[in-house]
Amino acid sequence: MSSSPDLPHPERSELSLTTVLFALSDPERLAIARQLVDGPLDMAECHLSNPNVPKSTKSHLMKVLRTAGVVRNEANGRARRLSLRREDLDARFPGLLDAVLSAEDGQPKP
Amino acid sequence: MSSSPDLPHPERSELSLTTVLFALSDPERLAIARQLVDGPLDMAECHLSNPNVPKSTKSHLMKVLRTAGVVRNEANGRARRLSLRREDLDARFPGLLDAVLSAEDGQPKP
DNA sequence: TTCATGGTTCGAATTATTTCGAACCTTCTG
DNA sequence: CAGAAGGTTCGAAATAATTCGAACCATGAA
Repeated sequence: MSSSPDLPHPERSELSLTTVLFALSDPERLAIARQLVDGPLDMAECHLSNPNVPKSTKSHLMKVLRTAGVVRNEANGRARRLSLRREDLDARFPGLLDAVLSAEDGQPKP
Repeated sequence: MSSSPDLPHPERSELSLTTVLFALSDPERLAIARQLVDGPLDMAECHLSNPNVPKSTKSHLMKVLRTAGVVRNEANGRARRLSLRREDLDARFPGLLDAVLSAEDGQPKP
């Protein structure tokens, strides 16, 4: 039986624009979202720009994305399957995700 | 002669996506940006949801928007003329501003 | 069944952001 | 010129976000 922690996700109707923008306003989190555009990834396949950051920090970054509704995080064996909530985001904020993911970053935040 | 403080603005090429997203991730700042969508406004015409916030706080909100490159702030007599940097933002991050400004907010951040 | 893997969560410490009053600076008006 | 209007800036205080280690928890393999 599969019963790794079942993490809370906001429903589509609960998504908040400013919260989503905030989640994507961090370079590391934005980079994570971008790694998911081509399909779900297990957390271990999702790489941070700095490979030395501890797993608790990585987990926290994921939490911000998840609680904002940008990403879904479901148990997958002993791993975690991450996926972009594209349908929900597109429905709620049309064009936003495409604009963000296709934009060139420019100078990242210091 | 006109010489109110000439505030620094980032150039188009210096705009950073994450910085712009951060600037717009606050409900008050987002609301300001939205008031500018139909054209420039003097700062005094730009209203905050809470009318009791001191002018130094309002000034700070404007600074975040300005230094992110979302808004231009130029002297206009003894007032300040605020305008959306739509051309620059559209050039740099196509579709982003439209998506953000036309989106429905949903639950604002607590 | 025991152990390693791949995670989450908690709490404390650090760091970043926000808020506000006070001081200041121009410009406009009388 | 004096004063008010409309703002910016500077600190300091309060609040929020990030970072990280330690403890923990399931799952899959041996």
